[in-house]
Amino acid sequence: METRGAPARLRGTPSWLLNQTATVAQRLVADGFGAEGARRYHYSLLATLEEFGPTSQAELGRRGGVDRSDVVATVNELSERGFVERSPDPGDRRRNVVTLTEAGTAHLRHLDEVLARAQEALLAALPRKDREQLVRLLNQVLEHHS
Amino acid sequence: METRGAPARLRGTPSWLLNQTATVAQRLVADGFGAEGARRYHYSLLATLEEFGPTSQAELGRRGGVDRSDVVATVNELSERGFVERSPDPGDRRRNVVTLTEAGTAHLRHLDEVLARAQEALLAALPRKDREQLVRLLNQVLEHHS
DNA sequence: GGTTGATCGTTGGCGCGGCCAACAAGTGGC
DNA sequence: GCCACTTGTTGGCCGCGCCAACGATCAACC
Repeated sequence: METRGAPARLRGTPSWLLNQTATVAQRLVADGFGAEGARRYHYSLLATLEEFGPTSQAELGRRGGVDRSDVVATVNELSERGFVERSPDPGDRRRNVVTLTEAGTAHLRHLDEVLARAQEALLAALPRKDREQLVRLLNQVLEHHS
Repeated sequence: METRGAPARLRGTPSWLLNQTATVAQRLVADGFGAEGARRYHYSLLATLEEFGPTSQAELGRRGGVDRSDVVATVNELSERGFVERSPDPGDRRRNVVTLTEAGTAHLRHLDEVLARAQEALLAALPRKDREQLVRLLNQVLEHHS
């Protein structure tokens, strides 16, 4: 990037700072995930599946903050690689139940490690106390907008 | 968005939190700017121009963190609306010198207000002290990656 | 029991943002 | 004069966050 001298007006603007740091974070994570042939949506769905068990696609989207239409594409990709199984819900024929396979669980474990390393790299400059502060503040802002 | 119950794994991950809050911020800013027919790149360039005076496109891109090719498009849009003037640099015939017009300055002032309101809305949940903390932490992370 | 309104999966599309490759024109150092 | 580099421009790619529309299905109500 080599931002030679960013305008002071931007450096002091919270939304700008958020976008910049989020971009850095995204690049770190995307690089790690990319090496495993994954994207952020993949992780989001897999993690949601492990935490809540078999879930319909709509519900899956609501919890990871992913649009219904994007869930379709992501489930396609994940099921093609055997990380996930899509089967019709016998109790509600509109729905598909998405289930995490063993391979998917293993893949998720792998992505967890990759993600952890990315966090480490991202926050390397901050002592533990400051990291917790940052997480706290972000959660607070986020909670207020929902 | 209505994120019913986001997975704990995500809610504790700094990069995820950053992306979510940045998304909220982006939406707030984009809504405000959109009402003025502007995008973030517009503000970035205008602000840079006011702070550093007439600048070549390449330099302009380096300071706002905008790609050369995107600078071209943005300068096109800004010059069509009379906010900016693009003229060849007599001292270096490869370069264009981009200059902020009076209309551009006025537009920038306007966008400044819009942006300020967006920051206010974004951080409404945080007391002043926490806002400063947040800005400090983000700057620290950002500085480490450059 | 049939009608109505909502939900679900799917397809297709849009715009922004961050990139990258290639090219012609021009510059500066050696 | 040659070479490496910079600059502006064009064109393209992908991820992400959206939105509209459609057929199928479900649930509630009368």
